[in-house]
Amino acid sequence: MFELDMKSRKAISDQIIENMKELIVSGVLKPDDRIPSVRELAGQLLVNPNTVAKAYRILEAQGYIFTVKGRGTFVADTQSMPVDSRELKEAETHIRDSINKLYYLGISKERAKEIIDKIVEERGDWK
Amino acid sequence: MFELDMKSRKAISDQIIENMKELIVSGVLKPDDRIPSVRELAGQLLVNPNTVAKAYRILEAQGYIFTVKGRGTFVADTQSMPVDSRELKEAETHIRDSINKLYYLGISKERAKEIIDKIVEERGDWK
DNA sequence: ACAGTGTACTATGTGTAGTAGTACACTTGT
DNA sequence: ACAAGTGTACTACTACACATAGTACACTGT
Repeated sequence: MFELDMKSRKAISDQIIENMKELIVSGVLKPDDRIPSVRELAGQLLVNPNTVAKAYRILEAQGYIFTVKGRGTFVADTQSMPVDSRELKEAETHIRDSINKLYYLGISKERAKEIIDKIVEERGDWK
Repeated sequence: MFELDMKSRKAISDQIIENMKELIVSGVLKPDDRIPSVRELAGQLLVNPNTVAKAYRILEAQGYIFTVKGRGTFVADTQSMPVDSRELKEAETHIRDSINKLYYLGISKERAKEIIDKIVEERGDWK
């Protein structure tokens, strides 16, 4: 399904969340598709089932998946999902911090815009 | 000099580092200006001297300040400082993560560009 | 000599992430 | 009815980073 970077400083649960969001939003996983069970994905990734369960819990709270007791976990319909203003605000704060880092490095505004635009365009499938 | 947000999830040492970079890069603190001693700043911010010392240690490693034993810590000349490619790469990764978050929220590329541009332009003094 | 400086070290407490193990209610297929 | 698989909810333990507390040392300027 995907792989983890155990050398990363990022939390394993966060990596699972990001990879799942990628698959869901990009359309690899369609609405109502079933995703691996907590125990199954934990087995694939060689991590503890509790860690996967934590990731699923957060993904469900954010509306990306939904669970049916005893049956499994499924992909939600992200198309009809309104943009969560709280998450958007958090994302904007992250971007502001990132841009500040470029500023602190002494990079010019024009150069910074080039760098950012390059990264945006890396997503050929976007929009 | 500046204030800390004790309710923030950001580490105190990281907040000190960011605030110092802001003052140095924006030109409030000029090269060879002396910055408060470890004990003095710790007293102002009501944190432990070790925490300030850690922040200063990192700032020196990144080239923003330099220390003279027994005399104090001073602002380095960031103008003549070459852009550290390792730090630049880290910043780019950070930006990529942030932009992905916008993508996961289902925001269009055009909308994302507007949001980013607005944040960049918040820095009226840049370049 | 003295006060102030950065630096280094140990010890302690706290919070978070992750692992390990167990238990329970539910659904499906037999 | 039964077994297997599902999500969920606990507790306990380890590991790590952060911050605090206290002490000590070498250096500088007066």
